[in-house]
Amino acid sequence: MAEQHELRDKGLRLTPQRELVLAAVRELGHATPEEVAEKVRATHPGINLSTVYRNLETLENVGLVQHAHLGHGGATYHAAEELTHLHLVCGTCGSVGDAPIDVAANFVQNLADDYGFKTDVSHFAIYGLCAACVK
Amino acid sequence: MAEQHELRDKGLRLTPQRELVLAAVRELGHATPEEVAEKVRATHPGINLSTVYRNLETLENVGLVQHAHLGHGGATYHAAEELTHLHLVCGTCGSVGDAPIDVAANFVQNLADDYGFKTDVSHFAIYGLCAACVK
DNA sequence: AAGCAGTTGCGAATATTTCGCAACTAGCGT
DNA sequence: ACGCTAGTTGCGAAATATTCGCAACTGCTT
Ligand SMILES: [Mn+2]
Ligand SMILES: [Mn+2]
Ligand SMILES: [Zn+2]
Ligand SMILES: [Zn+2]
Repeated sequence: MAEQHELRDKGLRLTPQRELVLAAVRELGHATPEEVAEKVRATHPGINLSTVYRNLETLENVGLVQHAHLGHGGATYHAAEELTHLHLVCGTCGSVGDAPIDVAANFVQNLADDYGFKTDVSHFAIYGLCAACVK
Repeated sequence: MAEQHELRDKGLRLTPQRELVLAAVRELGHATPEEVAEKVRATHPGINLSTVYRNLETLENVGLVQHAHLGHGGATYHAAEELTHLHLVCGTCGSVGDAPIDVAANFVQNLADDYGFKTDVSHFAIYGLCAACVK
């Protein structure tokens, strides 16, 4: 008597909207609330944008999704189980590249040692110039 | 015949508003457009917020100021000549700590070597848990 | 002194996220 | 199965943050 549904297990009511928002986040990789809404509308045309915002927040509170900041604008959401990676955003062409968190291991260690700071390197993007734009 | 004024040297007109916006950014360390406006209003009460936005953009274009993203909200501006540092923002208590860019030297090198990515580590904040909140 | 392009103030337009509230409904108890 | 209640939704409005259009103004060049 437990694994009825992952949402119920987190103490949440199982509504079609909530289920679809979670599914959309998982399918999209990372997406803005607007993009999630658009995806959900494929199967549930009537969903309201505020419902998407509220569910993203709720899902984040129970640890099923997380948000990150990839650009100058709003946040994007991704499934929590997705293995995290760095986002390298180029200030010139706007491209967003990925890199495994390992490349930051040393950096993270430095911050822990010197400042007692426990870093989540993937919450904010890493900004700079991509290889193409450096030239 | 050159050093009339640093703004003129950049090809910009010297207006009281522009001069005051630049001065405010320099005095404030890092500040949001709203904070810059408030500071400027001490000497020039009538300045409009859009004038502040426009001047920050203009000043950034000529390299006198830069912006960074320290939190979930909007950007903050700082003088370009200010030696850059990392911003360690705590997701729990919201504190913003500073750290010299050196701690990221190795990380920056890794990204350059592995991805040809030229990193500006201080454009986005580094997110995590501060020493106090780790406990 | 005169002219013009750059700049400002102001109000409106966008864009994004949050809120209040009445209608609705998932899940519990009976 | 049926109903109750608290959680959830849709909707419109409000709150934020940033950008824009435009007419009036002004710094700078000639
Ligand atoms: Mn930026
Ligand atoms: Mn965040
Ligand atoms: Zn690029
Ligand atoms: Zn903290």
